[in-house]
Amino acid sequence: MDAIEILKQLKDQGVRFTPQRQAILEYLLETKTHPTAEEVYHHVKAKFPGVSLGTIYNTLNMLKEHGYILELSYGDMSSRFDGNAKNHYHVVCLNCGKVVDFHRPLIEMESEVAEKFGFEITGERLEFYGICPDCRRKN
Amino acid sequence: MDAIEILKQLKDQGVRFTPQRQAILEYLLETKTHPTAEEVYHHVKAKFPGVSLGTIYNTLNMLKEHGYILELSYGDMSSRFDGNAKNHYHVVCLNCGKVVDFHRPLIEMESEVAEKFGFEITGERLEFYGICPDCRRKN
DNA sequence: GTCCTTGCAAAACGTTTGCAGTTCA
DNA sequence: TGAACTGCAAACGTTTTGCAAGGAC
Repeated sequence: MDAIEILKQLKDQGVRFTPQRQAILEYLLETKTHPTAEEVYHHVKAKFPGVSLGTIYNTLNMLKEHGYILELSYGDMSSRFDGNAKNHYHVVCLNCGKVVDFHRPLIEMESEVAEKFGFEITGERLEFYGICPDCRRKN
Repeated sequence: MDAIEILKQLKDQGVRFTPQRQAILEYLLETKTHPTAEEVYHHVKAKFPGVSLGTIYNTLNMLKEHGYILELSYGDMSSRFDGNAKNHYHVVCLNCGKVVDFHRPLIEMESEVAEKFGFEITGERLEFYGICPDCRRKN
């Protein structure tokens, strides 16, 4: 699903289509990194020099609330955003902060959780924390 | 494992035993909620009226770095701390922020990840996000 | 024309830091 | 005794908010 298609879906829910939002979403979908709001800001600024950080946050929160992206927070550092919200998990290095994707058949636990707790599940997050090979070598 | 035992283990690593730390850790181990730093602060303050929020953070970070507690960050709201770092997962309400425990046999993916990526895995986090029954009722 | 969104700036918030005094070992 | 810790207050960086102007529909 591409950015324009997603924004069309959102239009039915009263969310307006703007070129800034298109640029933000396109970047999130195409990049394989897990950018911070600041990184998204700098990237979008190349196309829209007048864009503000407030708009980035506004859009990121809107997309998160509608389940199109995932926010990954780690307490001490700034949040990272993942445009590939489904079907993959993360391995996070506690030393250097690197986030590696981990592809694997989806665990079928979502429906179990939904049934057991009565939650309406919209997203999931599975992460393993540890020390990456590079950092292990250095210590 | 209780608070005193954990603090004894930490003493071997040069971490000093203080009554404030004991109170913080005891609260984290006994409570079934996932308190924020602020909540820990208010609880410990009942016993030690002079305690400061800085000490709470100091201790929480120390315990996290030694792997005794887990920090759960959610971007917009403050972090929550979990004294039961192993063998359970979370279901999080995106509307009210409630965190419910989800007990289930551990997924045997850790060794797979360790092997595939060369990571030394020290922790994990599995969460499902959605809207809890209470919030669904209200909307 | 209406209402949502933008850009800007200021404010708010959670968390960290620096320091002087205190406590643990 | 000396290093680690506490309490306090100020600083920090990320994120949110308020508001006037602009743009989508």
